[in-house]
Amino acid sequence: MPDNLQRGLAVQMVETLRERLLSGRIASGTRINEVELARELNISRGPLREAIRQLVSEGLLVHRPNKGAVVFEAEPGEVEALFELRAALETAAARLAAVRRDRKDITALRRSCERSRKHLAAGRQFVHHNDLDFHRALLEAARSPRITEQVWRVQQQIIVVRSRQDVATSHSDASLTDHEQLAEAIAEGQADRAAELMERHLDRVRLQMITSMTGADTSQD
Amino acid sequence: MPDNLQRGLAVQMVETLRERLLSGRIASGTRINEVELARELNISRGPLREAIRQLVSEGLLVHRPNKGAVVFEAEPGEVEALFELRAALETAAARLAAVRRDRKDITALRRSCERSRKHLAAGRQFVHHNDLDFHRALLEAARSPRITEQVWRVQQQIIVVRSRQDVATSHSDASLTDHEQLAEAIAEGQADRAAELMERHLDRVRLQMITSMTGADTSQD
DNA sequence: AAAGTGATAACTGTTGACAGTTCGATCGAC
DNA sequence: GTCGATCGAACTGTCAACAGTTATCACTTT
Repeated sequence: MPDNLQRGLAVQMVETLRERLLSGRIASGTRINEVELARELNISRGPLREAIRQLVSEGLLVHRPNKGAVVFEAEPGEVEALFELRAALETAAARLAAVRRDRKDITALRRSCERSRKHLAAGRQFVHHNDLDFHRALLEAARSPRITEQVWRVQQQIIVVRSRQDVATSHSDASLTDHEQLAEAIAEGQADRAAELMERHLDRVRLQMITSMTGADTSQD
Repeated sequence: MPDNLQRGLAVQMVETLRERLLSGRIASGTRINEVELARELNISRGPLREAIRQLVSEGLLVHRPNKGAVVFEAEPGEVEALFELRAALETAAARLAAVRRDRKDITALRRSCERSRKHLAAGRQFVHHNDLDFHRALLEAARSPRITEQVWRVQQQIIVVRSRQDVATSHSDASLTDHEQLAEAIAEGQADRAAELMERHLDRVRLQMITSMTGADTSQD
């Protein structure tokens, strides 16, 4: 049964594991068993170990010598540090976006906000997916692949940690307002204002996440 | 010859290869031969492949499917993008440093500048090592391990690319002046000014590197 | 009964061999 | 002489077995 898509197995496994990590199917703090996982994926341990090594380097897993890899987990202090990094990257991205955006970027940003607004009006929650969409559009407008790549890495780590919590409480309407203001600031080319809005936005999201972690900790087994 | 230090071989090899990459002993653009390198290092290909996978993830190597890994190399446009990322990180670090620094950080920053000034006065070049020292002290003052880690990664990539060029032309006295101004701004707690100085400093270094790349390209053939 | 100790099992770390692919070289045809 | 095809060598991708280490559990001893 050669379902091999010309790509190497290790690369394939990176994507497979990444999906499982981000979807929460493999929860934060879980220990990775190489033989078991290799069996389940119908591959040998070689490529799997390479995939694990890459995900460790990306920060989604952490490596304990002679004890294997465990899924990244963070205490509130770590999350603070993570958001500090994310703020450094995304405020710069907001500045760049305000300078480099073209008409298509602006419409994309506004469209993202509209979609979220409709979701909200329809009584549905403002979900994580909406948030990611907006930030993706913003990074697209910033035209800085390197910054985009790093932001995506940090977001991945945050998603993995967040997967422990109740997704329903992870976002509020205020985030959407932040997005809308950001979109307008970028549309008008106000770089400094965009950066400031982004910083405040991330501050809000950070606080929300921290309180969610300390308040309703679902991490007991 | 039991050179085994309890650490895993893959981790050891990551450090060994990193040192060779940063020192320029393995030049930018070089293709990595797994069997040959494994032989030279007296290990098997397994751990070596894991080490390579990690260095690829760190950006020091790039992976070509079925063709192995080659040492990261960048054209001027790529370097621009790299400095964009570095600026995003280090301007934020400068801001944080201006806020969080204590007395020890300030003296460390000033000491670094003094050492460089003396090197310069002694007729010696302002070398890369001096530059790294200052930025390390600044990142230490910023107290943000995550940002520090990412800055270090970008710097590594830049160092690898820069290793092609003549090291003598890689820095000027202007950089030292920038450092001194930065140190004072941080000492006085002027976050915005520190960020602006850092941005201009990196702009200068970037330009210097770009011209050095386009002008005196040592990559014959 | 509790604590220490040793054996056993499970898992990570490592190795050497095998399969598939790509690049180069050599030989042949035009 | 040059272009093209086919053969071969070299290298990456993959796998299964081996070695070393850690953790667990039963057993002994006080």
